[in-house]
Amino acid sequence: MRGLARLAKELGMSPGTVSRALNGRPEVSEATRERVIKAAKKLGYAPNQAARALALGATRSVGFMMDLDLETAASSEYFFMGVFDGVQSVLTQHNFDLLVLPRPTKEDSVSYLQRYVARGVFDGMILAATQRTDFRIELLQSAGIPFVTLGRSQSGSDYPWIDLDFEGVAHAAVDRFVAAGHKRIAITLPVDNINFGPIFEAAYRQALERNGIAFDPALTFRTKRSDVAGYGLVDELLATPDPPTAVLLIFETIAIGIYRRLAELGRHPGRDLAIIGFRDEPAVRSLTPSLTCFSAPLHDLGEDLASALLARIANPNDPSSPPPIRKLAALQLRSGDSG
Amino acid sequence: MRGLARLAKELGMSPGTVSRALNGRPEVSEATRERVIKAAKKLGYAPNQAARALALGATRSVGFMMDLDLETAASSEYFFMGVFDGVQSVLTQHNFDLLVLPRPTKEDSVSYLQRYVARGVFDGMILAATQRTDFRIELLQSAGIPFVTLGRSQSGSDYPWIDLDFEGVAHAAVDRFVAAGHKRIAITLPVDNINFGPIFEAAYRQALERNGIAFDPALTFRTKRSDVAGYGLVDELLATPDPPTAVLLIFETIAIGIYRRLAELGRHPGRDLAIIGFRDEPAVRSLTPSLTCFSAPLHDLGEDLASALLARIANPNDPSSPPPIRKLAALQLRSGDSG
DNA sequence: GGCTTAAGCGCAAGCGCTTGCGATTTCTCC
DNA sequence: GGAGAAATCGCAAGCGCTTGCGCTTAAGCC
Repeated sequence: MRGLARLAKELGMSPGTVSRALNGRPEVSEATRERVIKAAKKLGYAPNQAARALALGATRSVGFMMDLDLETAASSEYFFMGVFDGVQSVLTQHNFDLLVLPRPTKEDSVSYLQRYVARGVFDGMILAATQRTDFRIELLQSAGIPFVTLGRSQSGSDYPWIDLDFEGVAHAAVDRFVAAGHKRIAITLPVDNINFGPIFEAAYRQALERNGIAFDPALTFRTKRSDVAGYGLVDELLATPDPPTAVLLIFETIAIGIYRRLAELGRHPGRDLAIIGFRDEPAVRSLTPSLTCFSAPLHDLGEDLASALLARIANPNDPSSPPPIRKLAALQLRSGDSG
Repeated sequence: MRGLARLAKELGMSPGTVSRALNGRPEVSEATRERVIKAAKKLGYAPNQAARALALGATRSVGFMMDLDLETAASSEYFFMGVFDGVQSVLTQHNFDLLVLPRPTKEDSVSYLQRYVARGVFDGMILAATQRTDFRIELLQSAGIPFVTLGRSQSGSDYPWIDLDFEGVAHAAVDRFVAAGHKRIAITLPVDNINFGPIFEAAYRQALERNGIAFDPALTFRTKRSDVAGYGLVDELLATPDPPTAVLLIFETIAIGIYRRLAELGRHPGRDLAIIGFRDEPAVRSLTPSLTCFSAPLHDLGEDLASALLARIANPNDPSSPPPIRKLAALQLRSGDSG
């Protein structure tokens, strides 16, 4: 005999009472509750997760699906660890656990998620790196699993999401370039189907227009998230008929390669080419001249995701419940010397 | 009614038979098995994880605890995703799942792990980023949970581990430096308690000795895993009374900063300072001149970890079972122009 | 002091699955 | 064709927990 039964025997009471005491239910006296908690701590008792989940009909844990593609990885470890931290801080307050799902590169994203969904492993899911059309969203919606996405998508409808304020960044960056006198402003975009590509592009175009600058398709470049990409980009930029004098980067990482190539060419970031990067990663914090970029509130982002998800779990699909949260997390400009 | 019972009713048989058919047990005829599997697929049935775990007394899932510290992070997203991939490929063959545990920075490493252990969430654990003394190991041993570590430790005893061959790397690097005529060979080491610091250092000293070079404590430097660290390191190197002509890096990332600072000083990697980095990350693949470094077999590493763990789960603590696996994964030298 | 009322606790069902055991059916063999 | 063996399958217990229900006891009131 072990688990609850053993603890109960040890204490000379019934398993039911012990359970109630441990779960903070009002039917037990404070005296017994204290006794039980003390004994539980002494014996190192923790309720069996499987049994609890079965009885409860809920696992009190949520999954975070990263779905990273290393080739075109749109984020970084640093980014996710920051977000995880925020998520956890809210979840633990509510006695929820966070488990991360690393999709194998060989397996389809949807079928991978499906496995966990069908077996009821999680009470809710957080989806990261949402694609422009993302079937995971439809899967979760049809399965009726509460979820939140980190990033928008065109799939599904009326679901809660939180995303970085790409629009705000594009506008602020373009405005800054224009204020500095730039007219030929290039942009780099992701190569894959990640959701924010078109969003960032549209905002960039709109910002140009607002500043009375004609959009030039020749100034749009697509790159992977790597410094190599930045290295090659410089030559592409310079090969443009009327080369840009400023460039807005969707991935800050490419700045490293850009700096290196510029140095080889005897040119200087900020002087010969104005550069603003998206997101402030440690990898670029030490560039000289310092990179102008936007820093994202990672921890807050995580907290918001968790809160939104818990709200969803608390009353799923309740028509009278508040509408799903949709939020753009504002980024903070870190003014540097690069642009 | 749902789940197994519903499926059984639909098929006109008992839940027991359906379960047996789905689990590949020999007591059912092939004909019924086919019928059942087809119906299950059609209805999208998957056994409830909690119920299954409770009945089985096993969860058929393993946890991977990263325990990253962003400040001194000893690894990268790239590293882990590669390892995860290898782990998954073996686990899925055996119908095991992989869940990743991101420890919150605010929570103690041991108590975090304890939560999952006591509740029986996993059948086994993989511990990454082992510290020189790592209480997680003792926790798992006293709890009797099968586990493998990615990295050695001085804690615990007689447990299975797999680690990168730091010794081999240090020897190969030093030999290469010596062959190129270097006598003043510096080394960088991690600042924290991560297990491989002393290992790498000892191997470096031994390699020096083997080559008849006296160890000079002034040539040992401790750095974080960041390019900033590398930037600052250059000045430290040059400030040494008798400056080193070669340096072996425990973290390849610092090479980026080194290159930058050297460039500022009008010096060139490979010519004015020979550099060999540990591990071949995408971040350094494009450095010019190319960085000489060692590439780790990430996928194989993951596969080995999973295999070792599964063996451990299959017969835990069986005295007649084979001794725990201990393996050094060999790295491959990628000869570059930096040293 | 006898009554009502509430507080505190035990009993037992049930969450969805697996599996030993026994019942039934189908083969096998002489 | 009948007995024994083998192949299939249903029954029901049980995995460890939660919780509705009812019982006991203490508290409150006139």
